[in-house]
This record gives sequence, structure tokens and C-alpha cells, in this order.
Amino acid sequence: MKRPTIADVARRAGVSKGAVSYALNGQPGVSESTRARILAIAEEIGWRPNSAARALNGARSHTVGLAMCRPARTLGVEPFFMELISGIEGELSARSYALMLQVVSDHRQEVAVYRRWWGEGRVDGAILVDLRVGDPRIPEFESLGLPAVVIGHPSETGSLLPVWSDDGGAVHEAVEYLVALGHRRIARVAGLPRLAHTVLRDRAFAEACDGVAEQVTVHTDYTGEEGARATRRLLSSPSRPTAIVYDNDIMAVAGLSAAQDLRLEVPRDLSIVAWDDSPLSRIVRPPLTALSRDISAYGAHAARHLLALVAGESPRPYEDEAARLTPRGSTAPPPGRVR
Amino acid sequence: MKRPTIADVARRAGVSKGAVSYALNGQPGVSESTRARILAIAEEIGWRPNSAARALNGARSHTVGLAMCRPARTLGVEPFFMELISGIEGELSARSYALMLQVVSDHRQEVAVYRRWWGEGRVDGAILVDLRVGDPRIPEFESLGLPAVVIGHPSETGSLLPVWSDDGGAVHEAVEYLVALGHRRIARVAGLPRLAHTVLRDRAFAEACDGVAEQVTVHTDYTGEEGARATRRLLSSPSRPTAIVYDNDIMAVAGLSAAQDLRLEVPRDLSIVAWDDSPLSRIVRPPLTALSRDISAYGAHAARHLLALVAGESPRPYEDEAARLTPRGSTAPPPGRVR
DNA sequence: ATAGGCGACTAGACCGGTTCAGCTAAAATC
DNA sequence: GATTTTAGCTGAACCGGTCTAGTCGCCTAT
Repeated sequence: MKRPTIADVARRAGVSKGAVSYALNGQPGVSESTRARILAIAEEIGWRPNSAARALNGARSHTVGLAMCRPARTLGVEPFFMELISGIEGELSARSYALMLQVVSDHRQEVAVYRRWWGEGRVDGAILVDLRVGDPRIPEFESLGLPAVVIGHPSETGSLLPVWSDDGGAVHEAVEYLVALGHRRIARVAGLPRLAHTVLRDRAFAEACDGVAEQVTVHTDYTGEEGARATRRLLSSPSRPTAIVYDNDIMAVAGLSAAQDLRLEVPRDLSIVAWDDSPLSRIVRPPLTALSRDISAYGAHAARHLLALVAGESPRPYEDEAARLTPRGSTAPPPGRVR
Repeated sequence: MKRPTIADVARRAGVSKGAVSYALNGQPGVSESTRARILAIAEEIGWRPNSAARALNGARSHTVGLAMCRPARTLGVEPFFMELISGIEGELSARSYALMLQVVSDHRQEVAVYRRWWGEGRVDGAILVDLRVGDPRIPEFESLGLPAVVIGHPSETGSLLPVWSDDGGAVHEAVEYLVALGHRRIARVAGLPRLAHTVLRDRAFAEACDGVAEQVTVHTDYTGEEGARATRRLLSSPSRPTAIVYDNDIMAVAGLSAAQDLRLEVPRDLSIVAWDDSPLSRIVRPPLTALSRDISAYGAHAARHLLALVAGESPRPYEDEAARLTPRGSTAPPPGRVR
């Protein structure tokens, strides 16, 4: 028992394939009574449009692609990505778009995957994440012609459509808050140094601390393990920082534990600020002061802009809200400072 | 400048479309010299097969579908899903299959999505997750004819192919361990009561405790918030348990914090066992004793079985390894018990 | 010398839709 | 009443592949 085709509907209705097509797509060309009859028959025999046949006529595939170049292991733990994806998904499914997902192991493969998807007509657009400095994907995409939104700062996105948030401002907000509390030695446990936003945060952090606090930045790979190791190294240095800003919440939680292992009490002996605010930050003790932003909404904005692009519009670059500092229990004036 | 088609290649090579098709698909019917020439030309003008045209001839779409019925919010935090997905992904991308992902808000929509994907020829198979007791999706899928693997116990999967792990055994292992430590009042903070594996765990937990320990089970929605609330309720009851088993690690971490808020020390005053062992369990203090399993491999097995099913084979139901107890710092003999 | 076999290739149907150029009959217009 | 318009529909081309049924030339066997 095969799937019913439009020809089956046409035969049962006693009309031509063309008439059925008009009726099913709400186009003029058939009377209302015929349309209703055709719709009823289509419904009755369970007809569904074959997306392949539609795509063959140059129609959209109603799918957008997301290839991520991340080791599978870190993906599972990183709340950021899952929230981003669910945000993208929310926007897409509202418009009956599906998301084609593939995890690859290096950037060359990533481009190859997009090239294949686009070449094969499987996707209408793509979302680029993890923008790097001088990212080679940008020129590739520009020549490919595949509509794409890049999650990253406009300075690195070439002619592709950027959707970004002001990480620099958020860094300033965090540093100013710590300085106001009295901190004068602030460390930052950063993410992968090749990522564009890491560089932006690096620069902003150095700027923000300039003249008001000593600063040191340690780069990691975003995992809890490395976050803990970086924390131990920072805390056992002779000029131990009194506050640490982490580039994600996984590392902040790991850092918190590492500090507690070293018999330091948070926030009495050490203040901690986490970047990104998954439920994790609220679960631990003390709850973490965090730079929170609505990642889900971020993803939704990216998806919306991509769909606009696919529809042939020319959406403007979109700057999402910057992360806002949400003070919780992990920050306090540094030790030795009496108020 | 349009995409080159097989006709373009044929024209340049001075042969027919058919010959090109044979050459490009490695089928006999063309000489090796002609094949090489055709391949070179295809490469030169950047020809890619149009997946829609292929699909139209009844070919596979090389895509499998996964529709998840979860509120977007919990998705982001639940490491289980992301690890499962990356495991599935790993297996799929090794065979150049893509994953079609959609998050929906209720089960009726989920079935509708699968029905659409299948009807439209967009997917070759599907993976069902979050199996419930008497799950209505099973009969739907059976009548649909869409090849599907169900992640869940065979008792509930009807004629669909089950991939599962022995949750009951793991529960027994955890309880026996706690009992051996001396615990006689054990609580369990369980997940959603309608999920099939929750019911299995419920039953196994009751069985395991029968005659050796008092037991109580509280159902939640898997979120940290509810985990913390359940913990507070349990710990403030007159017959406070000395050990709690949590159905996921998010709740275990939240429960740990809740206990610490109540001035209980873990593991001195309370032992905690987490189900599933994301890096989270190792990050917190004390590190959590966990029922660990390789979720990524679990997803990979499911994907492999689905691909076998799609290929027309008849794979056997697959029981993955049960979770193994990994003792860490969150479990100890109960208070008042001197050894 | 002729039939048979085989390798290499072609022509064209086909998949299931969309779309466009007609065609017909009824309605509108003069 | 003749002509034009228009709604409603048909038939067929088309999208880009796959695949079957041939065609053609050449080699071999009888």
C-alpha cells in the first residue's frame, strides 16, 4: 500500500492533477465546491505532499541547517548550545521549519557539510556558530550563496548577516561591579582563545581593569575540568586574585568547588561571577552571581533573521540585549576590606 | 548561475544522461575511460546530486527524525538529551545521515510531525524517546509503517524495535549499596510518573527496599527546582531519610544544595546517589556517587539499530549495559552508626 | 558466413508534484 | 443576438535525477 499521490486524488475526484494542485494550495483556478470536494478526498485517503517532488520544482525545503564543530563530549554539558538550539527550534517550528543538525569534528568538514546540504537542496539557509577570528567559513559562505546568519560580532562576519550581543559591555558591567565591591585583583577564566567573542571579551576585560585593578586571563576549553585546574592555579599563585570571572557557568561551578577544596569560602575569600546563567548557577551553594541573558531568545532571533533572509528580505544586523549582571550569593567585598 | 545538473555534465561529456548517472554512481554500463572523463567534468563544474530528484525515485532521504516533546526550558539543562543526541549524531554522521530535529509541545503534535516527515518523504526512520506507559505513539507508529527505534523497555514498545538498559538492575545495585552502608530509610526523588522507565524504577525501588529498608518515592518533573523542593520536604519530615536516590543529576545537585542549606552535611548526615553521571556530578562538592552509563553510546546504539532497520535488516532488540554504580564522596554510612 | 553474446551507450519513461497555455461554456457587455 | 470576458478546468511540459528496454558495433563460436 503506497502513499497516495496527487494523481490518486485527481482520479477519485474526477478532475485533473492540475486542478487538485490548485485546490490543495489555495490557489484560484477551481470553484469553491470542487475545492471542498478535493480537500475532503485528500483528507479521506490521507494524502500528503511529497516534499521531494515539491523541492524539485524549486520550492523551499523548509529546513535550515546547523553543523556544529564540537567534540561530542563538551556538547552534552554545555547548556549554552542546547538552549540556543531550543530557541532556534522554537522559532522554526512555529513556522513549520525543521532543523537539520550535524556534529562534525573539524571546520573543513563543517563547510563540506553545508556545501553538500546546499548543493543537494536540503536546506534553505544556515546558522553559523562559534565564530573565530578570521574565520575561513565566512569567505566560503560568501561564495557559496547559501543564506546564512552568523552568531557573532559584525566585525568578523563579512557580508553575512550578524546576530550578536555586546559581550564587551557585559564584561565592563561585571568588572565595574567587582571594583565597586573593592576588588583590586581580578582574574578571568576564559574560553577558547581562537573564538571571536573570547578575543572581544579579552580586550574588554583588559580595558575595564585598566588603571583600577590588576588583571589576569587564563584560557581554557570551556570544560569543568579545565575551569577547575585554572582556578587552582590562580588561587595558589602568590598574588592570588580576590575575584574570578568565568566565561561559562560550567567552569564557574567547577571553580567554586575547586576553591572550596582549597578551604576558601565563597564569597568571603573569593568572589565568583559566571557568564551565562543556566539553572545550574542557582542550584549550587552559594548561588552564583551571573551575567545572564536569554539564550533561548538569542537563538530565536537568529532563526527569525535567517527565515527573513530566506524569504528574500534584507533584514538588518541584529544586536541582542547584552548580558545583565544578576548579583547572587557568590560575590562580596574582598577579604580584609572592612566597611 | 544555476546549479549544474546531470544534463549539463552529459552535454559537456558528449554522452547521455543515463551514462552520466551510471558513471557517477559507480554502476557498470560505462567504460572506465568514459567514467573517468565524466567524473572529471562533474568535479570541474561542481556538480552535486539534487537530493530531491533522487528522493523522487524512491531513494532514501538519508535523514532520520527526532521529535521531542519537552518544554524548551528543561531541554537546555538536561545533559541526558544532549548527550543522547550527540551519540546519535556521531553514529549518523559516520554514515552521512543527517538528523532532523524538532521540539514540540505535546504528544499529539509529535505524532503529527512524524506523520508529516514520513508522508513527505523527508525521513527514513525515527527515534522515539520518553516512552510512557501505554504510550499512544506505539500504535500510531505501527500503523504508519515508519521504521522506528524506541528508547525504552520492550514491555511497552509493541512491535517496534526497543533499545533499552536495565534500570531495575541499577536501582537494585544502588539500594543494595546503601543498605550495605547501613541505611535503613531511603528516599527516591523520581522523575515524571508517566514515563515508562520511571514506573520501572519505582517498582524496582520498592522491591529492592522491601524487607530491608523503609522507602518513599516522590515524583517530580526532573527540574532542579522540583528536586530541591522534594529534598526539603523529605528532609523536614519527622522520619527523615538518611539517603536519597535522584532520578537525574540535575536534581541530585539541587538536592545537595538544599541539604546544605538545611545545615546537613553530605555525606555525614545524608547520602546522595545521582542517576546519570554528567561532568556535573564530579564538579560539585562532595562529588556525587552516581549511577553512570555511557549515554552517548546509548544514542549511538539506537542510531545503529535504526539504520539497520532502514536498510531492511531485522535487528534484534538491544539491551545496552545497565548503569554502574560509581561511588564518590556523597555516600557514607548513616549518622549514628558506628563501625 | 551467420548467429549469438557482450560491452558501451542512448532514448525515453518515470517519480509526484507545479505551472502555464489552452479550451469550453456560461456570464457579461454592447 | 453577436461578441467579449471570465471562471473553471484540462493536458502537457517541466524539475533532475534513476532505470529499463533497446540499439549498435565488435568479437567469438559454429
